[in-house]
Amino acid sequence: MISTRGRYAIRVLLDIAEHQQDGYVPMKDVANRQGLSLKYLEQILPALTKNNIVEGIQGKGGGYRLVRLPEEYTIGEILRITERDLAPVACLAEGAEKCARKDFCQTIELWEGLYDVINNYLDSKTIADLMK
Amino acid sequence: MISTRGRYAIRVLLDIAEHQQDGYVPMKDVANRQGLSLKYLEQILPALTKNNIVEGIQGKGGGYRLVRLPEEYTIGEILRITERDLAPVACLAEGAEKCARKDFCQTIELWEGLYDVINNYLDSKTIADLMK
DNA sequence: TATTTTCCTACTATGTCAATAGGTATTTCT
DNA sequence: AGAAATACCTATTGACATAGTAGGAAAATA
Repeated sequence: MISTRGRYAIRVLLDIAEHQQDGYVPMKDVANRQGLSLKYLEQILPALTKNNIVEGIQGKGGGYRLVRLPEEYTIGEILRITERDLAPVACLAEGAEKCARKDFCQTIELWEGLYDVINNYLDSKTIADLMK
Repeated sequence: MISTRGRYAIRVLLDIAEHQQDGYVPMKDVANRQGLSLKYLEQILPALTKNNIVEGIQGKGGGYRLVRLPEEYTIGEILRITERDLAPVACLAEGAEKCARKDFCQTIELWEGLYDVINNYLDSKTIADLMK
């Protein structure tokens, strides 16, 4: 299940996209508009700057802005950065130790297929798609 | 993320399907073959009997057997019974209180679409599909 | 009557989530 | 120069779910 961390990140990006024509968007404003905890958002955003999703400027008049066009961010990309893992089962998670049953497991293909379906969907949607 | 509860349920059904030609299949055997905790499986199976997925017979010589053909059980059905929820976000979960943002939420359609994609995939696969 | 099975319920260790909290570094504005 | 506003960093916490363990009761057969 997708946590608030990833969902809030998407809402933040959407909010920035819709307000950055006036310059850098301070997270305080986003938190107010979206009804979210500023302190919590401040914990999420560093992941987005480190991965070149947004640019953050400190100091008075600072804030955040997108570094690409909204249609160039897929939801999958955002969630892969902000969520711990998108894999639907533990054995497909990043950094999972190799499952001993893998070679003869009858269900692994099922889960790989599910994973594909999820990734394909999330990579087919962009921030721009959410803006209308 | 799908928990062991749902994943084990599928493996149990698969195991029963492959062994029930000899009569009722005791969970002890399934646990041994699958390398799972009998006590834990005993906690999962009542949900499957109550929902008419398997028939359970107590006493010596007892065990479980499927009440339908393997191709008549979709993975989605099993997981909907054994997992707490398949919804990818909290606001779509069964019994979730109505979200205050729902009427103007820009992301709800995204999550509903993801939910659809997941359900469609899981309902397209059956226990029989896993048996080869 | 002994044995094997399902069934029922309580308990527990561990980990993650969703924040809250307090502070530091940086930049701009007055 | 100083005040204010902002991003950035890290620690802590309460609540909850997961993944079992445990002990036994009920039912059916041999």
